[in-house]
Amino acid sequence: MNRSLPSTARSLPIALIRAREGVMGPIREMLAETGITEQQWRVLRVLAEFGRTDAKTLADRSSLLFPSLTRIAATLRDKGLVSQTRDDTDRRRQFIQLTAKGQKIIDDHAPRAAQIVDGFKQALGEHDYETLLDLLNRLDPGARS
Amino acid sequence: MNRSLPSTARSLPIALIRAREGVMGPIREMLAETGITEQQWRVLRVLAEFGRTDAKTLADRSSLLFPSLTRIAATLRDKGLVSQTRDDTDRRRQFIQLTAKGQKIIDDHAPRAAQIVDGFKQALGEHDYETLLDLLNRLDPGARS
DNA sequence: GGCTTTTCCTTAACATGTTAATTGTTGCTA
DNA sequence: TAGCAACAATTAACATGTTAAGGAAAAGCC
Repeated sequence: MNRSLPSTARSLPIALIRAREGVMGPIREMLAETGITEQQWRVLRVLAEFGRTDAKTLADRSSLLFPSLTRIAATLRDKGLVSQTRDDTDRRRQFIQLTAKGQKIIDDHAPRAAQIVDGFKQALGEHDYETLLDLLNRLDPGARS
Repeated sequence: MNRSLPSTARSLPIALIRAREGVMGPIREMLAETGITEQQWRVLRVLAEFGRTDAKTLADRSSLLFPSLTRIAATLRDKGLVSQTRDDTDRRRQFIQLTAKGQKIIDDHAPRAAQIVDGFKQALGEHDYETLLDLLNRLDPGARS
């Protein structure tokens, strides 16, 4: 036994993991039939929201580490869901954008994804839901608001 | 652009990921010098809290999938931090417990881990911190309280 | 007992997380 | 302008997440 750490039931890191699992479960279930993963979906979503984006910014907005994005972009390209183009001004940089096929994946599944998230909003109640998002943002080092 | 999904900035799954990253960053940093990972630490912590535990319960309490636990247990055994014993009554089952060396890892680092988590509690304030934990628990499908 | 079903655990296969090393390109600067 | 620091991206290596399949032991049933 050890008294200097909180019980795992009240451990913030573990609570975050379990909450994430609770939320992602249904979404993963929905995505299973499309053959794309949760992270690939996240990349497609960001591209749908912001349009053509350079890789560095895309990784940041998708909350993915760069090496992960490299692999995911390659996978999505092989599936024909995104296209990659070099920046002619700065040939180190790369732009990534949705293809029509990628856009279709978004169009076909965005409603159900929104519905699932909405279910959580209603389960918590509008007020608590917003409170939760605010509290989570205060733990995000990247969100220095 | 797509209007049927919330902006990623207000997306619950992404907010959970970023918050987790914010909290785990400092903890990972602390663990780096010990050569054990965040998940291995979680297993050691659960063993320190509950003592000798069978593998299934351990996976559950550590919020790890069983295949992950199998690998992690093997790694920890190779490092000499835990020991594994078969249940003679039911030879399918396996018990796992801390070794003295494993206990020492906990003793040496628990104070600083507690200190890091305490930093977050103070950053949010006691009240908001407890509110956050409660809200997170309500998203956890395993916590049907 | 012989049979199936269930349970606990392991293994496999692929995708991602994480850190570090490497490559190619641009910019700076002495 | 040659040399070097800084940057974007890739690759590598190892650990974990995730799903599915496999193996061994126990439990249930006829």
